[in-house]
Amino acid sequence: MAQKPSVPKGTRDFLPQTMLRRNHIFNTIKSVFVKFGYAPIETPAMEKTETLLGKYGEEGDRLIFKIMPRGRKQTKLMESGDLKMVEEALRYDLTVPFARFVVQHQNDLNFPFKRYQIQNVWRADQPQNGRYREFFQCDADVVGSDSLLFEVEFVQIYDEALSTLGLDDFTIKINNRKILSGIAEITGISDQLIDMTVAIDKLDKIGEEGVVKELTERNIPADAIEKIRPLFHFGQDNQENLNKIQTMLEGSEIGQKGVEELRFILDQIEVLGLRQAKLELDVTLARGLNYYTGAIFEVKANNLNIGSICGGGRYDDLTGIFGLKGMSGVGISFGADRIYDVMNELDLFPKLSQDATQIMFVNFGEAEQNFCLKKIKELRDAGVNAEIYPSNAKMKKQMKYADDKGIPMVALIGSQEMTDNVAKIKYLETGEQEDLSWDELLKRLKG
RNA sequence: GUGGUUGUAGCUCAGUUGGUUAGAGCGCCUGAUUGUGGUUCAGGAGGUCGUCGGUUCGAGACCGAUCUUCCACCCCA
Repeated sequence: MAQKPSVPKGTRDFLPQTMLRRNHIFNTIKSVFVKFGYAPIETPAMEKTETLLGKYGEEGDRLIFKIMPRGRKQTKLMESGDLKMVEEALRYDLTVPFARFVVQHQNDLNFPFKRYQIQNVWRADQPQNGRYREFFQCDADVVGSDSLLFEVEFVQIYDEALSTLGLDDFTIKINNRKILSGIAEITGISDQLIDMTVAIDKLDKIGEEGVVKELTERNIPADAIEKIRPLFHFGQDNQENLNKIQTMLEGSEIGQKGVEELRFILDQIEVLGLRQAKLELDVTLARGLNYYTGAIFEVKANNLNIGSICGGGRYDDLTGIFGLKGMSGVGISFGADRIYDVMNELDLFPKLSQDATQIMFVNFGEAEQNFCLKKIKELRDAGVNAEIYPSNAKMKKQMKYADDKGIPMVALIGSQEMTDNVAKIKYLETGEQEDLSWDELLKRLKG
């Protein structure tokens, strides 16, 4: 017990039962991505440090897993403590590696380029519930188009993927970075945009007075805070809120642009409709990543104490950092691990056994075994998942193995059945048994 | 990175102010049932109490360190 091995903190092993469910999530999200025209790519687990550093803000840099160099470089690093000696790091998300990918392969890509990517990422964070140091992201991004149709498309993708998974109470929050810039502009604190957004983003958590306090602590002038204050009293009606913010942002060109963009997205979605998602304009939604420039998305499962399950937004300058200007991009990310936790909590997983064994043959001894192996080969050639119990153990033990593994059908082929050339089939769920011809059995398994 | 919290059988947890051989339920194994699982009954196995060190005649319990879990901050999927 004490000597038991374990995995590093914030990482996990996944047992078959869990993998079945995880793959269900991945497959569902993937099929929605494909439906909307996204193509798969993968990038390496590690990137050059210079590719990642400086893209996620100061806090982000701290959370990037750096890879210890080898040999002489390692010695030098230990002696000098100079982090510049670290040449490689594990990817922190899929967006920045994608930006690098686009710049690197720009001549091979057909723009607008729509890609999806489902891979794990690592963060040197303090683990908590729903927060891991290794987790999967399912990203879809499009680069090379500033069309707002993609923002609309991503709202639809969120809705379709999460609805298909069985979630029925979740909110897609949407805002626009330009609105935040506009607010900062008309309140005269453009140079404190980040301080302002970080503070007002916490409205849900710490309430109006908490935000005011934090704004004050961040040296936002009192008159500016008073101008911001009406934002804290927005209601439920998206159109009404949009009108309010439009009035408030009169005189700010960038702010009006943000309103215009949001209005387009909201109007389109209004026409197209959503399955289960609620779309909510939240002018206090900020998100930490400093590369967003337009729309910002965040998805929350309602009534659950777990962080956001999806994020996303538009970034005009991301590839610019790697030397390719004028490439607007917009993308979203599904947090598969948190979606798993949410579905687990709400008991939303369907019975998942279609990937598993469909039929198990009981082993009655050598002669029967040899006969069954031939039959199993035929079934497998026809695409049926089949297996045989590996030894002539007691029936009870063999049946229990099938039962525990959730195998729906058991074939009992003894000398009598071999003589009669029939398959005696037991259905474990009902306990019923019947004799089938081998052709009938195959039909049943394929149907 | 800061502050707090948790760790006893495969799992969920009891374990009184430190005192002999550390318990329960579920699960697991065996048998009743040598061609029938999920029900029932009977029996059985399994723990150096996260790890290392300290205090004590004596530590699962107290102290320290460390790892882990969860929580708040920070940040985020």
